[in-house]
Amino acid sequence: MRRQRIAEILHSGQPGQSVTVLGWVRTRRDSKHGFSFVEVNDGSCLKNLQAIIDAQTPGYAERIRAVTTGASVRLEGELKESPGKGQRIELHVRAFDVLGPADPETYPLQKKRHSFEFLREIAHLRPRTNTFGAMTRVRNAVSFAIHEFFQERGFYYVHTPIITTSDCEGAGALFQVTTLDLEKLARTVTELDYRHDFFGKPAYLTVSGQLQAEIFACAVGACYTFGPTFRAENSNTTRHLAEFWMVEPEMPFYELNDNMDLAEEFIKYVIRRVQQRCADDLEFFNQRIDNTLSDTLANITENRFVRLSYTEAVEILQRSGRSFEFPVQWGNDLQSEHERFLTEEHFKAPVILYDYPRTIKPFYMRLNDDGKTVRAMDVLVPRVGEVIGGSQREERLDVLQQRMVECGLNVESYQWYLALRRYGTVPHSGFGLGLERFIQLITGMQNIRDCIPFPRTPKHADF
RNA sequence: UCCCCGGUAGCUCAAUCGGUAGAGCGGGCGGCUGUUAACCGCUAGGUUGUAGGUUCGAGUCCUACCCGGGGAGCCA
Repeated sequence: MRRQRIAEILHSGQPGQSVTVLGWVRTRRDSKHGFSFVEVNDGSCLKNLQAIIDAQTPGYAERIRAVTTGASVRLEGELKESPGKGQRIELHVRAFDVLGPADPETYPLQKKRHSFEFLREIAHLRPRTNTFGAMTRVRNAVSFAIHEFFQERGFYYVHTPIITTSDCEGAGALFQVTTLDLEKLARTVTELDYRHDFFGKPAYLTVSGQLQAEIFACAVGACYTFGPTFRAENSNTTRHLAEFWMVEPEMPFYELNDNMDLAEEFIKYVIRRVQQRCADDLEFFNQRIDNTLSDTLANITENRFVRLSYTEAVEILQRSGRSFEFPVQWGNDLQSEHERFLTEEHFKAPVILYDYPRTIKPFYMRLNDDGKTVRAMDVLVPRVGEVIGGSQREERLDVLQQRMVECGLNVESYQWYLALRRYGTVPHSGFGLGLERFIQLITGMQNIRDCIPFPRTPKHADF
């Protein structure tokens, strides 16, 4: 008999149908002389399938005691309408096996709620919980929708390198990659000779695929990257990971407004897709994690994002009458409290800020005619903060070179990047979306470490 | 990295003024029931994060360290 997944059974299974189910036991309730209720989950959906194992079922006496929370089982039987509340149909078992028992004395997961802190310590078992099952499905749906969005629009999925030798854009601290025997060298030399390292010079894990994506955008058209990114910052917050996934579209012939349009459309598209495909999971997050979630998401998909310049934002903040811990002053980067005020109190909506002071943004952003601001844009959302950062890129060779010098970069090592402006330069734009922050937004989860299967943060790289 | 809070049973937590360790859940055993956070009874389970110190006496006070969480900075 073919195995059927529980999502399919609960959705379209009919009384009288024979099915085989393979999965993990969530709970068992016994009737001593009658039968046992066993709830099984196979990860295909949030809901469990309720199975009834009668005491007359072959092997019941010997094996039912091994049907405990966490055990893996094979259940064969017939679907019947359920007389009880809480489920449309249930499985009446004809035959069952315990594939792998789970000692209830030591199995860490209980039927009750666990703290997320505890679950992080058992990252190998937390996917078996409701929350992380839902997380896994939502993350999958988000990833798939991201590809759909760009593929439908003719963007190419480009694979940019994970290992890089360019200490690019000063976007955070880098993880170094080496095959040198550091322990041995520490005992024998005082200076490293990178000619003996694998790449013949220092190499690092990428902090962004943007510069390489620009190469392809200026060749084959709009493209996007979607891969892991690494930052060696010693950040200990609910919004930072040392290893995270980033989506970076890059579009030729796009100016900043086109870029903002795309970013807004993109966020709305992905959320709608997840709403369609993971309705149960989102409902779970709304009920158990953050009961403002449904409203937040509806607010995002149904309204236009507020757009205002950095300068206008500064004026609003200064006129707000609020006393912030950090004073608002033109030329300084906005603090978390300022962003939160704008998104959570003043507008109560996502906000796209653009035209930031040149001094607080990287070299590659296009300089405005005022000479003071650059064509940057950040998409800020309630609670999570910056979920997208992007810009129109500086396509003028001379201006770009000057900006690089200004930012203290070694112009020589960026010759390939400058060459894109030297030969057939075009206006172009792009942005980066932090996948886990986006998932935080969509699920309402408080901590980004619970939005990725195996979080990497300072002092944490287990599993 | 800085600031704040915390670390007591497998999990979540309580323990008054410094006076000799408790509950719920989970586990085991028994009972009961078309149950569904099941219910009822019994029961086992602890070097109170680590190392020092103060004290007749420390879970409680002091010092250092380790670990966890939240906030800030950096950023996506």
